[in-house]
Amino acid sequence: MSKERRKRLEQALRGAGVRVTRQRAALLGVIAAASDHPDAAELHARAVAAGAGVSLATVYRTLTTLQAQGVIDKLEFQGEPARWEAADEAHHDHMIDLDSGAVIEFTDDRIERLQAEIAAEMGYEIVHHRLELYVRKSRG
Amino acid sequence: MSKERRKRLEQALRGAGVRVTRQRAALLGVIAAASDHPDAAELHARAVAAGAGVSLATVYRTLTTLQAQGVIDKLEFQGEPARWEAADEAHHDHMIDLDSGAVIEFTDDRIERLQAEIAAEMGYEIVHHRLELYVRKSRG
DNA sequence: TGACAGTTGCGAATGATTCGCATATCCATG
DNA sequence: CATGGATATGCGAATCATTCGCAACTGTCA
Repeated sequence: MSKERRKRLEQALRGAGVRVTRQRAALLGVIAAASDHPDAAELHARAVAAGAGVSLATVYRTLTTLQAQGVIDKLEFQGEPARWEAADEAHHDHMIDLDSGAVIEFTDDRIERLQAEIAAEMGYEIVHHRLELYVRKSRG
Repeated sequence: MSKERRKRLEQALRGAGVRVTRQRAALLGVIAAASDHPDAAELHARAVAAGAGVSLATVYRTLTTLQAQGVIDKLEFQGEPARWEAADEAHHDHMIDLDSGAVIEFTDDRIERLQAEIAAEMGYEIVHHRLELYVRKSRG
């Protein structure tokens, strides 16, 4: 994330009445830098490791706030603590490798279309959805 | 569920080394009778209302056991307590009406096929998956 | 029928997340 | 660039769903 982009983002938050505090800036940085999908405790650890004094409670509150602003997404996989990721321009779904725990992102327009179609057939419109594939490497 | 079917099911459980206790039989009954998707507390309440003495802890343990036997399925929707349903012959996905909280079941072979296809393309095979559509009635 | 591994009930423990409240801090405004 | 006052923060206590420890039972199968 460029400094330019960061500035614009922070300005947008301010515009929405959300203060950009030291703690929030630190978390934005940690999340932007993450290429994986960390949970609250992990984000807290990284922020602290980066020298930011932040409490776990504030991490939780900030995550909720940033999610409400559409800046990050919350991932709730089967029974484990919630994980977070920077909100991407494009929506994507997740594939979870059961052996390694790795989370792989993917998109498929055909599936997106089908979902909308199915909902429409039953008189509904989709507000949001969740598609998770729990997978294992194919025997080669 | 016929008495015949019930007997076969209980026999199968015994065969797997799972005792069919008073409490478990009661829960099987409650789950079979449910047309909705109750959580553990609700199942406990119904079992108690039906005259079965069961503790909540046992309800939890039994649900886990029955799930391991493939008799019931666990549903974990966004942030609410887990819900349960009798394992159906056929797999199905869920649509959650955000206004009423109603859970609607549906299946679509095209989606199932696409999922398998996508996973295969990336060198994986699906162990299980989860597709939830959070919806709202279309403006009519 | 008897033995005993599998179950139950209870209450205490857990783990993730949230809350209350007193204190500290952003930042639009002057 | 100082300041007010709404917003945030930190701390520990509180919640909520779920799990556990352990002593007392009870299906099952021989």
